[in-house]
Amino acid sequence: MSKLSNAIESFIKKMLQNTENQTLEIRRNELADYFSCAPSQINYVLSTRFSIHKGYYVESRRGGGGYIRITKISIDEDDLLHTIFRIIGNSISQSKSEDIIERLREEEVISDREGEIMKAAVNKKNLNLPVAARDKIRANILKAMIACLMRQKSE
Amino acid sequence: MSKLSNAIESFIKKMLQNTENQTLEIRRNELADYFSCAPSQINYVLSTRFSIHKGYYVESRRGGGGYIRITKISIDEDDLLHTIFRIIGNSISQSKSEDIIERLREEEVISDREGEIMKAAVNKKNLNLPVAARDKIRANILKAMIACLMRQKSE
DNA sequence: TACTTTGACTATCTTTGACTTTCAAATATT
DNA sequence: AATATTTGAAAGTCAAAGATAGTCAAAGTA
Repeated sequence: MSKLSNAIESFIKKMLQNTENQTLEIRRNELADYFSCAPSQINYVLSTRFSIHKGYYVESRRGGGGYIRITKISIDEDDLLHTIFRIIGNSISQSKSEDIIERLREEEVISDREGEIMKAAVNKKNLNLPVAARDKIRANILKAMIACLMRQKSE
Repeated sequence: MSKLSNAIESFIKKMLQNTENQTLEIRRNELADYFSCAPSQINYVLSTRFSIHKGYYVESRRGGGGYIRITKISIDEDDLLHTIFRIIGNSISQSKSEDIIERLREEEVISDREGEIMKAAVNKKNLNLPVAARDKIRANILKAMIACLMRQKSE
């Protein structure tokens, strides 16, 4: 029975529901202790159940006072951002990126200035790499920025 | 329980806010006594929380009557952007990038949302590369975004 | 086969303490 | 009186130990 991961998943989701701002902080080792499992089990659950695609944003910090912070992003399936996120996939050219950013601007999801910042970030001049690698990294950056917009929206 | 560094950080920042000219002098040993910690803890806090990236300038003097003087740097936006540009150089870590972005936000050069977008762009999760290459590309991205802010301003 | 669990190893952040350097005031020397 | 030396009071440095979290691959399970 692979109940462990499921149990941890529900536990975290329940905790999340009891928060005001959709944000929860945990101590990895505490949680692992609570479930009597390896600490890395927590990472497994986070990466399989709380990924950005599933609508969660995870930050963390190591060392004394370290933590893992989980934020729920409200995603609605026919949301423009969500669609765009899918369209990007795992590789994208500069010009397509710019088209997407332009579109976001037209739809007034982002301001002019935000658009300029985002375009600057995906410019190929920054990414001094073979084209294939460059397009992958660009996709990551663009998706990260858009995920961030989704997060902002739900706050 | 790594509240110590955070506590010392807030304490100093609160003290700074109560000064007229953004400058504060402390006695290292006194402060260490106050927090019941090793004096070198103060140095740790200074170097991690009051770095040049975060917009602070720290001077000190040893010997009898020694002191540590902490100054919050305040310069006009144009200089700030140029200075930051220089500080970035051609390679920078994620955490230093975040410090810089945080500072831009504090100085109200960028909005909260713009800050989040910029942080998303420099996150290491996007840059699946060896550290050295990653830090170079991050520097490019960050500088490109900042250059974009300068352009915006002059328009 | 695909998903889950574990554990060894790594990376990062914090705290502490032993040792070093610098400075100003007091004291000694010329 | 002027200069040199000593002393004690700061602050600085650095490496080790402690506290977390991350990664990855091997082993287990459905």
